Amino acid sequence: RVEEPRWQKAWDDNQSFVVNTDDKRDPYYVLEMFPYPSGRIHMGHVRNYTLGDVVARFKRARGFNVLHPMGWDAFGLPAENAAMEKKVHPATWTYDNIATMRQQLKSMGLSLDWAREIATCHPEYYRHEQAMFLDFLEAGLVYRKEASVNWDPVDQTVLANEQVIDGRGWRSGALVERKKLSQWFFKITAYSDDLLSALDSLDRWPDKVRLMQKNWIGRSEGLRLRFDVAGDKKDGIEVFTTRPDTLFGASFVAISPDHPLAAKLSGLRADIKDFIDECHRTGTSEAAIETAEKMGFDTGLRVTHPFDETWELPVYIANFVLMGYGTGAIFGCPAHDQRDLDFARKYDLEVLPVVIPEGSDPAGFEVGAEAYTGPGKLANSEFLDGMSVDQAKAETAKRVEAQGRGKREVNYRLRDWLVSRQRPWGCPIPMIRCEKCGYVPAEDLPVLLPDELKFESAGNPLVSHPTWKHVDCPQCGGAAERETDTCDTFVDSSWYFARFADPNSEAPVNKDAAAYWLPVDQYIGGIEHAILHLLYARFFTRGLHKFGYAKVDEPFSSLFTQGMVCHETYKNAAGEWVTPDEIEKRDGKAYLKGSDVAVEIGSSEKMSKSKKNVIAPETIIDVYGADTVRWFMLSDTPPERDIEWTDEGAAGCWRFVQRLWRLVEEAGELPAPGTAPEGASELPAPGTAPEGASELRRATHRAIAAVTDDVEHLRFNRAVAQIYTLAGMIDAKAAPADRREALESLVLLFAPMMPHLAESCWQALGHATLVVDAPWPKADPALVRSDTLTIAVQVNGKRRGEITIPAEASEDSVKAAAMADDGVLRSLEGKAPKRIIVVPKRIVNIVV
RNA sequence: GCGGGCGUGGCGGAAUGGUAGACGCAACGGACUUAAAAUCCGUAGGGCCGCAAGGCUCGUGUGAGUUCAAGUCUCACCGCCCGCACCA
Repeated sequence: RVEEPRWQKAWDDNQSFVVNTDDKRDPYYVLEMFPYPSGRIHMGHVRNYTLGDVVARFKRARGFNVLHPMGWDAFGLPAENAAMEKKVHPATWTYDNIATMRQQLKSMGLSLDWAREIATCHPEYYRHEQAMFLDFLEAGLVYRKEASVNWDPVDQTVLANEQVIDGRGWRSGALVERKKLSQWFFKITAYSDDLLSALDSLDRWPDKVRLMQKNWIGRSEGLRLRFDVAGDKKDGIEVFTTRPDTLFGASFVAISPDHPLAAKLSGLRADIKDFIDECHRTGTSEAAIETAEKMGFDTGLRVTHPFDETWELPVYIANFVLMGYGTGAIFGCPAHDQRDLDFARKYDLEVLPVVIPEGSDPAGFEVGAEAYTGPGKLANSEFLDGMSVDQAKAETAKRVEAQGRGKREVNYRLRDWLVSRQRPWGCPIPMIRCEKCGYVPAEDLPVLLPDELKFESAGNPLVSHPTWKHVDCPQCGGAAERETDTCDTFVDSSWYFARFADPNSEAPVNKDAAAYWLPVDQYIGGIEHAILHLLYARFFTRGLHKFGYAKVDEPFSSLFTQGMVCHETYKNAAGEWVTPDEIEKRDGKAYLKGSDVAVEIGSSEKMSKSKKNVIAPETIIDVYGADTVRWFMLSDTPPERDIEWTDEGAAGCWRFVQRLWRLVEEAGELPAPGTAPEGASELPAPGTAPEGASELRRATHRAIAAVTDDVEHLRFNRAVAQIYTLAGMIDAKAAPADRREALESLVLLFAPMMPHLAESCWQALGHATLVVDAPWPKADPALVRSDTLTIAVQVNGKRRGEITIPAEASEDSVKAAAMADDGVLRSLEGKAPKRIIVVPKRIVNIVV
């Protein structure tokens, strides 16, 4: 039987995973995204940390000095909720959770250097974050600006987007309002171009993540231009457009409800104020704004067309125009933009096509329900007529610039990073507000969170705390107040990978240790972080570089994004979710345990409390052991795809663990460890003639080659299949020396995946050392090659036969063999081939 | 709404443009057993022909296209999933 705690202790005693910078081996840094200490680990963690652990153990076996640390992303909203419910300090709840989860992670047998453990809520971590905030401030990368928040008028608190449910506060049920607050921002847009262009260098990131980041940064070239207010040439509305070519198709101008002009108008007219209030009833999230029904309000204001003073366009306030992008105002060309077209149809505005697709008649071309966004020739556009879209863009821009009415501009969708959070359980922003001096950096770092946080009254406890915020101004010494906003938790996770290089450093980041370890060689985590966390970490690393802490700009040289862990869902007759524990299955149907009450089996979905389809890892580890759970996470499903947890699959993995153990236990009489296998002159014997080598030896070396390649590329499901195949080939009839080689190789190959079982097997095979210290096996190329090949022969692309040929057969001999095959002759029916295509070592296709 | 992804047997999946279904799960048949479990051996995409060996044919969400050859490339469509800046 596999004794997991025993081996975990052996690794501990051996200090197997403790690493230092003074090591002759090459460094390799494996990191999985650190967990939020929510209470217990979930299957998503198990998958993430299993994947990372395989990489770490594999690289270690291949001779690298592997850094594999663990920590806790410990600030955040759930601790505040727990504090409110359970009347405890968020810190108490958080540290309790960390203790539980640390034990759970240890039970998985992860090859972690626990000496480097960090928690972002610990003052020893966040004091450095505060110091870096001041670094960013000094570098001019921090500033204050007004921004909208979701405001709960009953609870008197700011709500996170996820706390807004159907436009109402989750706790109070009150209709949420949008409210403006002055808040702290990081100037990430200073790096827009750099963050975008450096994506090209991240060639070991998934293409989809790079594409998502590219679209998120959203570089677009366009024109900023001013529309004059009719009858008032001094006043104008600036719009940004990427389609200046369509200017003659304009039929309205629309401004955001948050536009300064909208604010001015709302002060003058009650109906406009009502409309803007209406717009503000949707949440602040982009999804909420964009999916809301398009609404517009004609302000009565008119602007004149830049190229025709007699042409007046109405000015609308429209709920789909975002203040955060461009100038917060657009001109609408309904014929060539779908959203403008929907708007024009709703408010009965003109739709004039100005770009005519090639081959269409300008007079007869009409836009119906769909806007035309393709290429074509300009029409109905005076001096632009007949031009291509690109020519017309350039010409319009030239004339607008000549008029002094605007200029060409590159715009980014990326907005500056709002880091202020009106919450007590976060890293305090180290600023002090003085009536006389304005905002002044705190000098007494760390700015500690108070030991007491009371959640009884509405609003932020840091604001209502009796003493915490009252301090003297560091500059003038007068009475002043601390900033009560804390940092977005994304700030905490934007530099933790650098802290791991030396978690006890007096500086935020030990630059020597960072130079040795950074960048992270392999970063692994959920696809849900593909944009924000990774982008913020990339930005922060540029800061670390600028302030002299790091020598790199990019934090993660290779990125892997894993899929989610899913499970079937169950619902009772009343349509309520039912947990997997409450049901049993008979003949593929589900019933409430011990009854005939049928339960509906629903689709497989991401494990979540709300759908009650969560399987607790600790119970599975109790029943089957950590190795079984790890094996399940690696088997079958490619790691980047969603995996479905099934009881049958888990039981199957457990049986395989047993089978491997039996295979070793019942191996019978084997030569002593280190004896050369038969057919090999010595151990190893690379490249020597494999004459007489057994099928088992060949299979062993093929498996070593394949698993090595698969693990190197994180194709764990394929590596698992290779291990099954090799295990299936080991039988008692093989020569004892070959069997020893096969068994030892097998154990070494699955050791990164099932480390406890591997140690037990290694010991049973007569080794006194730990498998964790054994080097990775080497495949003998001579044994991986095969001398003969069986390839298919097609006639007109259909498989009609197969031939067995020497691996190095000449093209002519392959052709001859193909033409002699019975099945081929039958289907040729005597016809002469027109062409014979021979793809060496692959296939022959005879075309008749 | 915008952005990204996925779709192959009963199920998870494999397949540098080159024998579709490796490997596993479930299933079925056999061995072992008083019996069951466990274990071991074997079978298996659908249809048709054949006693059999084997052969024919259809088949990777749908429809078109490129190619000697398409699960793989191109276009259009359908379905499902994820992200959207205050969840982490």
